[in-house]
Formats: sequence, structure tokens, C-alpha cells
Amino acid sequence: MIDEKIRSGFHKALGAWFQAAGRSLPWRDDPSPYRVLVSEFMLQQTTVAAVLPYFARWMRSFPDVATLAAASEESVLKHWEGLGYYSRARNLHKAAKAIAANFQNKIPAELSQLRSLPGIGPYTAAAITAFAFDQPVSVLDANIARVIARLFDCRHDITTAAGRRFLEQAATALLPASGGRQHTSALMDLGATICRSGPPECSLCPVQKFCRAADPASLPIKPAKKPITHLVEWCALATKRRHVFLIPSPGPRWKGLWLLPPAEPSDTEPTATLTYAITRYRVTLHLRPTTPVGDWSPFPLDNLPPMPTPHRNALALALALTKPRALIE
DNA sequence: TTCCGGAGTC
DNA sequence: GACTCCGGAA
Repeated sequence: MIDEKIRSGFHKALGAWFQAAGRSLPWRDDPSPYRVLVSEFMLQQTTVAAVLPYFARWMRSFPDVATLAAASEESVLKHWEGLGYYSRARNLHKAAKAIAANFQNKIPAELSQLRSLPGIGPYTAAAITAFAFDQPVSVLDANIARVIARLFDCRHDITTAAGRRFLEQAATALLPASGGRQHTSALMDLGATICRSGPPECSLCPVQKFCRAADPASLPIKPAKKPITHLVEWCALATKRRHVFLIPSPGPRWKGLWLLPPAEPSDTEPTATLTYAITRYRVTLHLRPTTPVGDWSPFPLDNLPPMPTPHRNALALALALTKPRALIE
């Protein structure tokens, strides 16, 4: 796909740029397998800036595989609260248990063994192999996919099988013989900073002379987005003696978290209303005061269990709008 | 308000 | 291969 002289020139230019401009990150400065594992789970669908404080707190509470494996799911989810996609936390917890039980608390280095762990798909397995074990493997996250699509002027939709094959081949052709950690980090940082989504900063690009893109801002090609659906939800606000009544999530969404109970729509004015966006939905959430039902569980307002952000925010808003006396009665 | 991002399920 | 899941940054 590319000439070896070109590849080594690319590698040299990219490496020099990374030495000078690469980001310092906690899981990069100390890339122990466990730290890399945790960071990769947190970074799925989530930006570096959002992950940083969660990563630091996680490492203080769960410094190694054995500690995480022994922790309760409630404690694990409480540490994940606000980060979203809570199945990642449950899977990371399960993976730690499996690593404790089957791999003597050592993160396996084999791609196939990594893939056998819950929550580790093709991307995360490759990323751990590159970052924790410094292997030269192709790691196609959104940033690197964009960089590769532009470098090779990929005209396929990158979500199709043909597009993925194209990127996989091109990324593999760029791999060095060793040093997967720096190569992958450099491509990611290039994608995050210079070769960013939207119009890239080509004038600052260390590998511009290797780039075949005629119109880089138009790449990568992706399918059109689905239209947004508007929904209206009503939830119950039941408080008593500085406690609020919650229910465990009844379905796969927000599994393991506690929610405000559902309520019938009301003609009267809601106590509090907020809107939030989730995937392709825009939800208007109304709260109304309600008397607790038998199987709802009370929780102290100053010691709440893990809750999804919209419900936590709705509760906080309603409490701010409610007279203190009303909570006690 | 819009944009962005991987694994699992079916 | 379509569809689900969450929150933060720009």
C-alpha cells in the first residue's frame, strides 16, 4: 500500500512532532496495564477532559485489579456516576473479577484473552495491546480513523464493511516494527488537535506532505444522522423526613442505578421541569409531588445512591424550588 | 444547540 | 448491519 521509505519518513516526522507536542496524560505517563485498562473503559464514547477527574478518583479508591474485583457493584457505580454508559462500569467490574479469577490479577497481553473479557471489543483489546504492552497493532478510534481516512483520501463511508477494511489496511501499512505505544499516541493526538473533526489545521500538520486528501474537511464520510424524537416524561417526587423515594432501574437502560419513580401525566403545574438529550431523543422531564407507594425505597438526601444525571439534576432542581418544611412533613 | 464517541444485542 | 446507550465540550 505504501513504500517503505515513505512509511519510515512518515514515522520519523510523526514521532518528532509527538515528542515536542504530545499530550501528557495520567495513563500515558504511567501506562501500567491496569491504568490503561481503566482509562480505555472510561474513554469509550467519552472525551479525555471528562475522564480525567473520574480516573484520578477511581485510582485512589480502586488502585489495582484485586481491589476493584473485591468492591461492591454499588460502590463501583457510585464512582462512575455522571460519566454515562453505565454498562461500561459494570463490565469493567466483571472484567476485574475475571482477571482476578483466571489470570492471577494480571491483565493478559494476548489479544484473544483480552477479547474474552466483558466490555472489551476489537477496539479496546487493540488499544490495551498498544498502550500497555507497546505492541505495534492498528488501533482505530474515531481520531485515528479520521487521520487515516484523510491521509489515504478514503472515499468509502467509514462505518461500512468496505470502509473499515480500507482503514484497517491503511493503518496496518503505517505501523512501525516496534513501538506501538508512541505510534498510536501520536496518531491520536494528531487527530485530537491538528487533524480534528471539522476543518483541520493542515498548515500545522507534521505529516502534511504525506497526506492525499483533496478536501480533508469533507472526510471521513459517515452516514446521515437520524432525526431527533421529542418525548415527555413524568416522574414522582416523594419526600419524607429528608429522604427521597427511588426505584431500581427496571430495564437495561441505567441498570444498577436508582431512578425517580414514574408518574401519571398531570394537568396541574409540575413542581420542576427540565430537558435533557439522550442519544436521538430530547426529553422534557416533569416532576410532581406524590405520596410514596409500598415498594419505593427511601434514601437520605445527603447520601444518595448512584443516579443518572438527568434524574439527579431534576431532584436537585425540585429540592431547590421546594420549601424546606415540605421535605420534613 | 450541535457535535462527538465503542460494545453488545438481535 | 441497525439500534441502543449518556454526558460534556464547543
